[in-house]
Amino acid sequence: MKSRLNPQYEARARIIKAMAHPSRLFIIEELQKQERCVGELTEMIGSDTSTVSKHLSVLRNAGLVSDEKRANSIYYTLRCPCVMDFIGCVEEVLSANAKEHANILKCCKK
Amino acid sequence: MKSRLNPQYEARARIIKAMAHPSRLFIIEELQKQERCVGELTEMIGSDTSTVSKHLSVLRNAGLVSDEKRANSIYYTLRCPCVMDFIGCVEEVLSANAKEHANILKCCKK
DNA sequence: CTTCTATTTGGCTATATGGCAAAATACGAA
DNA sequence: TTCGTATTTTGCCATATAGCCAAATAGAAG
Repeated sequence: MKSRLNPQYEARARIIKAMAHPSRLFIIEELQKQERCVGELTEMIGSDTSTVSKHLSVLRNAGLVSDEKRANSIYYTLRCPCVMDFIGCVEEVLSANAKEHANILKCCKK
Repeated sequence: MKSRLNPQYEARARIIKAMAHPSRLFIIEELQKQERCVGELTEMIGSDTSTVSKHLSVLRNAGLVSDEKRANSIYYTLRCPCVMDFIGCVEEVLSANAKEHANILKCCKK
């Protein structure tokens, strides 16, 4: 990490890094629809509760979600719904990749 | 990584992960303005050539940039400029965090 | 062919991350 | 207080990543 870049890039990278995991992307997408507690998310994702709890703390530390305790569960909410805008672009990259891959295959078949 | 999530989430996470590094964010931003070769980017970032080269290969493998050899340099281009849209939202998260942090400080001073 | 330049690759170390299981904590209810 | 449920924290291990240096490669230029 030795570079003379503006520290702003590190701040941005921290946020993006917090999103860079399949389960956390799922959580973000789910919380955009409605708030959820750890147990519900764990159930949907299908991995250990402690693992999901860690993912949530990563998202919380990045400021991407906020939590509120009600009854005996903690409900998580997406703080900046704009993060969902990412997905459209990511899908665009993925389909561009898929198209290119198809072209390479077609080319090699000849 | 043991979960029963749709593999689509992994594909998306791979793309986002490729962006989750300060130097790579800088490269993306710079390439959005104009194409650049490894030497130029290395100069701007201020780290080892091999390190920058590796960052570029991460971006290339993710399909975020493409490269073209001309003269005796390899020029990199941003493939999907929409990735720059991320930054606006990331900044929004950062300023929300800063605001919250300021509130906490104010609250504790009392 | 040889040299020079630009870039990539391999080897190495240090550090960070994900996942699971067990222990710890928080707190409402009995 | 004690019990039970929901969540977080901690310890451990395996794997992945960043960084630097040195060596390898690809071409252009001589």
